[in-house]
Amino acid sequence: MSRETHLPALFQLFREQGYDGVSLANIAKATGLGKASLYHHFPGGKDEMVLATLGYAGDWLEQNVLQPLRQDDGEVQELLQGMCDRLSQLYDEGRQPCILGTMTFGPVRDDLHEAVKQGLVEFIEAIALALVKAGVDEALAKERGEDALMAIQGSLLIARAMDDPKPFQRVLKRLPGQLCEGI
Amino acid sequence: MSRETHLPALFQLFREQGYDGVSLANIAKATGLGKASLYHHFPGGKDEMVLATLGYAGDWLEQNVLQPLRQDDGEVQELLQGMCDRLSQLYDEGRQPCILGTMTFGPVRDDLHEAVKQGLVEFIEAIALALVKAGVDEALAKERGEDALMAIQGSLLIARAMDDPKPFQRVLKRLPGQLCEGI
DNA sequence: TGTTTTGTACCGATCGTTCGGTCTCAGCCT
DNA sequence: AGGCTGAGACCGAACGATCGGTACAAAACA
Repeated sequence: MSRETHLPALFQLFREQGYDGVSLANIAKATGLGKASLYHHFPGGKDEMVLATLGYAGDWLEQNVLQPLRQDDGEVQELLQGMCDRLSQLYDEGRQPCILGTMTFGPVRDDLHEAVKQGLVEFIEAIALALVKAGVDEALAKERGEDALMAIQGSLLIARAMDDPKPFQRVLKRLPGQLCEGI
Repeated sequence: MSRETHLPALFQLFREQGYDGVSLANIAKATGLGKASLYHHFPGGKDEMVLATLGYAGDWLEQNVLQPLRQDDGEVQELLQGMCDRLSQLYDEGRQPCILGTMTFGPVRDDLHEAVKQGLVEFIEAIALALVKAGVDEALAKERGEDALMAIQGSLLIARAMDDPKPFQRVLKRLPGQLCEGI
């Protein structure tokens, strides 16, 4: 069992409960490993676990959401629709939180904060790039990328607080059209 | 010194660091009280402290944001602009988080969760009411109220993650017009 | 065999909480 | 006036539990 084996379990824990909310005892139970085994796979301790988890999530996002978005051979609106479909899958139609959002409210640790920030920036830039390719002005494209992430994170937060995934679904449905407004 | 005296300090702590992130030692230092004294003012312990803090924040919101929004004698757009001005003050132009957002990512405790949910619902309904009074269809008004809170919370989250309050300021600037679209 | 992986027992620190008690001060009796 | 009393605000010290982390040897695998 390599360390990658257990990253999905860590991902589920951290996205739901955040850095402070997850204890090593929780992780041990979720993975079925003892503490010593956890420290064998993650010598850096909890910090390394959460950083590896962010890396795992970032890889999934990059491969399943951002890479397809960078394709050259497609109508922008269709690319964005594909992105929304993948996001709906990632967040289980609004029933699961985003680990980047969860970690934003965690303790102030520079490396963690930087990892979250970078994940968001890459996401925003991938959207902006798609819009620029479709002829949108560069500054406006970046604004719309930010708008998209604000809408996603905001809707996930509301969905979680209200125990109702519909706000997220509504936001996701109108997102492609909203981003392409004015072509 | 009554317990209300210390609520602003608790508010600042909890909005920034959340339930798990704030320890009684932190609170003791911030208030200048000993731990035992905290239990004199809040016999229910940490739970009562955070609940009282949410009540304090809710009262501020009700008095300074929602009540003015319910005024009858004003153009809707102006009422919404006033709301945004107050919100800008509450969140220090995007440099301070919303305690409702922060608490959304805290541990799953039913009473806390319910208090956060209720705060959001009241906020949404106050906005929706203002729109209904201006002639907007009831269902659409509720959707736009939800949209407003998603935009606010999403922009605050992004602002915090990126160490940049501008996304929040941008969202707040366009919010009144956005809510009144199509009169 | 040697290496990787694991369970157990343990560490110091900190968690939220409680105990026992001090200090101050207004109200009341004499 | 002087002394007593009770309530409220406050605090130091300690509680048991849990935190993240470690030492080490048995077990599993090569």
